[in-house]
Amino acid sequence: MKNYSKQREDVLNAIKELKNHPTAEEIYSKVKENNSTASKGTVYRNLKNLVIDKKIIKISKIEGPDRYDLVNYPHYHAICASCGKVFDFVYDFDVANIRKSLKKQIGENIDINDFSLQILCDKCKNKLQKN
Amino acid sequence: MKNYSKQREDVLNAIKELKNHPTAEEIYSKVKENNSTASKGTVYRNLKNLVIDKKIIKISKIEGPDRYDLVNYPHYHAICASCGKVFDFVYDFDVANIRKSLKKQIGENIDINDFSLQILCDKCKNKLQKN
DNA sequence: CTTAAAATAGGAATAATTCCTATTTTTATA
DNA sequence: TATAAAAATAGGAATTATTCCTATTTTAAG
Repeated sequence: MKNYSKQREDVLNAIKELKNHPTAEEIYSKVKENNSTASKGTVYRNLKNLVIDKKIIKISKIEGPDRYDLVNYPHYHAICASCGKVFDFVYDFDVANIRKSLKKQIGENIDINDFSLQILCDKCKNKLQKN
Repeated sequence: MKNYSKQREDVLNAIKELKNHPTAEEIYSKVKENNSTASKGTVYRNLKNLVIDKKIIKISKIEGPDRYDLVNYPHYHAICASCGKVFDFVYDFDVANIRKSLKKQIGENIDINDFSLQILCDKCKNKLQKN
């Protein structure tokens, strides 16, 4: 996992071009549009490798397939639990201290890849309040 | 969404019984095992409703289908992106300030429901590095 | 009651993801 | 460099996960 293959670069570049949390399918389409030779299996394999490598994160929405986004600190995600809308935001979390606290509590030297705030956006909050 | 249907209760109970972040398929199996009438469509619909209702969270892993787990306040979750293991932890996030910052950035008075840290646990970190 | 709205069963249809094999590319090292 | 082993890929089939459809039932509202 030291040097990236041409295809892995193609996958990463496609995500950069697409900007808004694309699905694997959308990434595959963009990759083909860019005349990459990458097959579907290759796209999925490299998405997985890029997550492991902390270049991207995988975002689960309440509906539909999972999505991907670049890791771009300090840049976190607030995801609406209802509609799945993803809001990017920046905040100066004390990551080192949180990591230390986690180690104390769960006894592992875990890597923090992302903060995902689970939220309710205004639109959904209003809609749900009617129930 | 005030009162739960029998089937929605069945889905929630299945997750309680299964304990370890089951997939929708595993939940469906357990539900049938418990002689619920719930169909597959009903299970998926209610999983979605339970997430909206903050009774459960949806967990995305690097591989395999999404999983579900109970929400257990008042602590937060650190979720391994690879194996899906959920670590409970407590931390004194300045929720009011984060909320204020979010409002400034995205212009919405969002409710923060949960913090989910996306992590790689020690075990997975070691295993995945071999690839 | 009566009607409208919401939820469900059953399973087909669709979409997402993984897997397989032959081939190519990269890496290590002699 | 040559060469053997390891890793990555193409192409697409196979599998799995998820959504969707229609008729029916249940719940909520007036």
